[in-house]
Amino acid sequence: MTTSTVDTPTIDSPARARILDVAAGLFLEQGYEAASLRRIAEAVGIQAASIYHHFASKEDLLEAILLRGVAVMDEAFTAAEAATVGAGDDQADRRSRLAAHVRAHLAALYENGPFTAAHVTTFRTAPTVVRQAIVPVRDAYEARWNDLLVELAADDAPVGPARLMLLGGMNASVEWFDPSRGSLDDLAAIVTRQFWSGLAGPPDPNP
Amino acid sequence: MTTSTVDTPTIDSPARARILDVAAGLFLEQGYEAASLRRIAEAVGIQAASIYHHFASKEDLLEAILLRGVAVMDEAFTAAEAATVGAGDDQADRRSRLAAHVRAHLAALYENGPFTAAHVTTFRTAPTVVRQAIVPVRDAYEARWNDLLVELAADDAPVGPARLMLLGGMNASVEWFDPSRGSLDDLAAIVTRQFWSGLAGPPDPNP
DNA sequence: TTCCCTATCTAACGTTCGTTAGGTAGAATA
DNA sequence: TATTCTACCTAACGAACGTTAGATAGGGAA
Repeated sequence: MTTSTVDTPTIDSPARARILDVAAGLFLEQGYEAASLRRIAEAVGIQAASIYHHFASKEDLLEAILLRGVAVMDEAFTAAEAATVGAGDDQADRRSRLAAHVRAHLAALYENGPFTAAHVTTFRTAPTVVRQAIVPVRDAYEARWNDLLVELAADDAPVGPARLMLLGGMNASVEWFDPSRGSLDDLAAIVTRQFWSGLAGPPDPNP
Repeated sequence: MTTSTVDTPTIDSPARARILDVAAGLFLEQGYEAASLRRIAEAVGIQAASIYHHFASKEDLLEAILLRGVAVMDEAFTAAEAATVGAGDDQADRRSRLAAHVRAHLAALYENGPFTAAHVTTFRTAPTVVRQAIVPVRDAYEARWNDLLVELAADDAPVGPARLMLLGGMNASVEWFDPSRGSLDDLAAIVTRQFWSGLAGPPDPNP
């Protein structure tokens, strides 16, 4: 098992935390370039220049949000591991472990602020210097998923593509899933069924 | 069967076609806001103001690219339908039909210019007026997939979520798949296997 | 030849951007 | 009480943005 390498961040001042939260929401909604510091500041209720008391630059603000986003994912993964210790190795147990981690990743996307959702929508086009600072932390998270899927897969075929499809499919749900209208548990069940059994597979097992 | 509602666009002048191509590539690479008209013009080899001879505004340029992107997808879907007419209804035939359409969608993403890839990465944060103009055309494409999946699915469970996961997972591959280094056929085979049989499913059938 | 149309150019407009300098009110510290 | 620190403010800078106005060079039509 690969354990987390993401440090718990130092606690934020209330003002800094509020800027982070509002900025992550606007980055998610409009994108990094379109969400200007003046618009972020207006949504917080301060002046744009005041942001510089808490962050060195707009890129620094983005980096803090991306790091927080992957930290939220990583903590969710750890929680899912803790919830499935002692699970056996038969098909039903493997399926349950996948379900727990799918549910955890979706919870990171939709339940602990807009940080993870902002991360997955903003990372690809983030400024190079920011992206490079985030890559190692992202890779560590993906490695944990890889190790999990190696344990769960039926054969010993390479699990990398399956991981990319699974995480990509879940992350793409930010384009259409509205957590205020749909149930996260329902979404998690659908994703689990789709990735475990496929379109041709048997119907869901009984809960 | 739902047939295409996307008209073949009027042919472009060479200059206009070149602007479209370069702009789509930069929108894909950097995002709509970050790719300025001056940078697009420089890559084309003209002045920024000259773009206005071919497009009314930057938003108009984006709309043309998004429309072209969905037109490319739609034509690929039509081609996949034509290639699978007369397919039977047993499991192997259904799987083949899915494989053909998966391969077609991935080809749209990677083989006919950057329009489809720019579409799927830019649509969500596009200006509202542009997004609204594109939505009906997008919906028509998604409806064709929906009808296909209804025919292919084993049971009569709702296929909407499966469609969103499948298209979302394929589209998310633009984050990691490099068509100059990986084989499109290999990618299509992996996607098909993952979505048809799932992680727990049987190994690939022989070609 | 004259006219016009297409495709480009140069120059500039007003706006917004990220950012910096320097000031101020109030709380914490000495 | 005097000083320092925190968290904001106002004002402004230079750069970049999308966009417009108007000129020019060249090719086809009259």
